[in-house]
Amino acid sequence: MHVTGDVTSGRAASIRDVARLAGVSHQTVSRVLNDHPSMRPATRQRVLDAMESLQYRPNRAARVLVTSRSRTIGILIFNRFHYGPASSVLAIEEAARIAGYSVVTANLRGTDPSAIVEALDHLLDQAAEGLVVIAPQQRVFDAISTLSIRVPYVTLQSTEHEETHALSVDQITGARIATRHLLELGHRSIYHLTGPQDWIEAEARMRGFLAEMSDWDVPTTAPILGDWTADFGYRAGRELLRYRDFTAVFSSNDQMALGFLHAVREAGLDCPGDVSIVGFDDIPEAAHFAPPLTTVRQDFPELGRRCVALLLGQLEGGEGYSNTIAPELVVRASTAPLRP
Amino acid sequence: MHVTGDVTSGRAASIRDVARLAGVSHQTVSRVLNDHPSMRPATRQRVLDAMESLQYRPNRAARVLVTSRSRTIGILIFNRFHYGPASSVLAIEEAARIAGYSVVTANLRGTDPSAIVEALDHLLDQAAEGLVVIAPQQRVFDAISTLSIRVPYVTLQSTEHEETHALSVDQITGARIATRHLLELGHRSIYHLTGPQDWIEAEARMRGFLAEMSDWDVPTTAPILGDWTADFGYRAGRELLRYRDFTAVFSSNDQMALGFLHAVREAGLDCPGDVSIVGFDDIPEAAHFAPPLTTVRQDFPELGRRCVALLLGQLEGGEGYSNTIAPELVVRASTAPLRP
DNA sequence: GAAATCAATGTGAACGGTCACATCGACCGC
DNA sequence: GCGGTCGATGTGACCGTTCACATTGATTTC
Repeated sequence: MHVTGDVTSGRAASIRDVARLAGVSHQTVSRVLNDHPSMRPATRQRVLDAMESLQYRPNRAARVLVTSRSRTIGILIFNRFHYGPASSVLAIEEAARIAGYSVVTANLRGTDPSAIVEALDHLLDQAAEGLVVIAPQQRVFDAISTLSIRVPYVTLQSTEHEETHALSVDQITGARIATRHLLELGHRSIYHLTGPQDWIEAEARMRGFLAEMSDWDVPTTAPILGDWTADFGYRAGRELLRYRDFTAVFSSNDQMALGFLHAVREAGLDCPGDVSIVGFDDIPEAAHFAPPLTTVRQDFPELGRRCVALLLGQLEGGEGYSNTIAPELVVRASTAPLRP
Repeated sequence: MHVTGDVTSGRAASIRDVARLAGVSHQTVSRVLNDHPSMRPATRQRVLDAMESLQYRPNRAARVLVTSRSRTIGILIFNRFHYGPASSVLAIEEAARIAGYSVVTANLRGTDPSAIVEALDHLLDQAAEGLVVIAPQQRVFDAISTLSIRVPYVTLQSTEHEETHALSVDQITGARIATRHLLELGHRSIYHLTGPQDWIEAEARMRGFLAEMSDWDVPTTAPILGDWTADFGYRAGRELLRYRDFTAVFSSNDQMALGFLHAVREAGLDCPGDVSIVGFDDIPEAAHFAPPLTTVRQDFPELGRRCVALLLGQLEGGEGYSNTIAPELVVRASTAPLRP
């Protein structure tokens, strides 16, 4: 085996090693690291050269220990497979890095209190200074407030209670837009596939649906409780299509809409001829469904960025704007006027 | 505004605060933290009580500083939107946490050297003890080996050179299975949609395709260079279907297959009647495409778990098995025997 | 019954940074 | 020409752990 580099071994070079080599005090090296204004350029250069030749890397642990600032933000996330959360996480990491923060994520195994405590513990162990919570169940927030967390946190879903922490795409408006689209096409018998029961977003989309229907004085049937998966959409479709007592469906995400489309084809029916379908999210694949899906687009990356801005606002005393982001209807081929 | 909890403020409780309250030395507290064997149960309990009442949390930075072990593994990832990488990351985090390690991820902005250095810097700043590289471009590995990284790393894609680090689903076999399936159905004019040029997986799948075709003495046309997106699959389909000089397509991922299916429908053709299609990955939605997609399943979670096992093997001197995982063909409705 | 062993605990020095303060010329104004 | 200010640098303490070693009694061993 062959090892490259110097084998001076032991620990890595420290600030004092650099100081010795550069012929200055350790404090001077520290000043270089922190861009202290009053430094003679020649000295700084000597220090930089010494760092270079020792392959010096500042020790984060030491710095964190003395400053008690970790410059780390924690993400508590429930299901990173969903398109929305995944996009947001990416944007958050990007924005955090630009602001000089690191990100550590903790996946929730479930939504029971012990899982929440475990995930939170993990983040707190990392000395996260702030939290972004992308765990869209109400009970997660209940658990968090119970634990009387010491760090500021921001959530990506607007909850009922803690308005200051919240930041989100306006789910209710999105659902209303989608529903209105179907109503304007003449549909009056509309089913709604929701997400899992206690998901905040699922709840908000359902409320938007019901509100819009009510505004148009159209009677509604009970929403179908789903689980976000294409499999569920398919099964629900098979079930519902046995009766054909509806002409349109508003699915609260694109995956379930995909499954539903599958069931429609299998029943020998046509979308949008026999049934119109609207989804939610506008995942990249939605444009290529059969037929291409009419859906509601959400700007997740922007959400992630604002999220960090808001959190850093709380952390560093700056301002933070917390308004919501407007969703947008993308009309494709899965919706058509009601056949007379 | 109302704040709960004690406002003793200042810094959080340290090991010495606990020691004082429990009437022992700080070292004894440390022993409790590290499960030292010889301790009187009564003493341990007194310490634990003191911790409880002070809401003591060990300071990770201090521990890392003195032990110079961060118990953190870094993930270098290129595109976390793809289904495969996302699943693997999740499994890695889970496995790492079980082994008592934390995970920090760095997203590659691009594949140019500066982006790689930046991401690597980020991980090294966090004192990652080991790296998992899920950046499937050859040039990323070239850059990494150039940088003479001091930490062990494992990759999820089998590269040509560094066999010890590699761990992967056997892409070549997977591609051969998919191709063989089409050949056995009687197809002889088969197009192949590949992933982006320098992606290791794309390359391996292409090699598998070519090898199988060659084994059957079937002439091949040049593979179509794609970019993994459904949009590309759609555009490629529109283009290719103008000539109809083929009866089957092997797409190197499911998204492109989805787009291709879209183009098939739009051309008024039928899948699998007029053209058979096989995908790769078996994303959860593939079962609901129109028609449900025949594809190659990869066990990503298992991959992630083994990945951590392998890395920890290098880190802690244990063993680590690095064999590959066999992929599996999932036959659905997008493939049919060649029409006579 | 004295030496040796061992379980249980304590003492002080690291680890690698930053902070508060001290020092020491050079320059400035009157 | 002398006190004051300021730029550039040095000194020593400290952050919260663990580590190496020391110190107790109590128990065992012959």
